[in-house]
Amino acid sequence: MNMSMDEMSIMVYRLVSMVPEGRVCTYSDLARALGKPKAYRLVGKILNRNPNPVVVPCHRVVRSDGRVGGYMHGYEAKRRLLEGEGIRIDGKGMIVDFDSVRFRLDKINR
DNA sequence: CGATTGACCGCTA
DNA sequence: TTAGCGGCCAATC
Repeated sequence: MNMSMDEMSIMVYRLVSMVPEGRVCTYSDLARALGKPKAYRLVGKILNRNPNPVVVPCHRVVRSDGRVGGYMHGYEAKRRLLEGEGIRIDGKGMIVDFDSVRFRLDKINR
């Protein structure tokens, strides 16, 4: 299935806004949820255009290796936001207890 | 048209 | 255990 950025964007924003406070999901998870498991780089590109920061918590999207990853307003901002939600991050940018704070999108339908 | 580009991923050495 | 590299997708140059 061919999808435009606009279509993908809608879905990505929808999915991201379902991630609860204090939890995270990965770029790869989002790509999978789109039905395009290998489009994880596009997901980053979409989030970079930052939709509506208030409604869409882009900072809760992290890398699949457990590191924090990039952010439009810089790594520091992202780290503070996550820590403010109770997520702990070590000196190497690794999320502590990554597996337990990870929110599984595949548990959602629609 | 072909080449390059992103808030990345996973496999090799 | 960490570093490097090729690859994937749609847009943009």
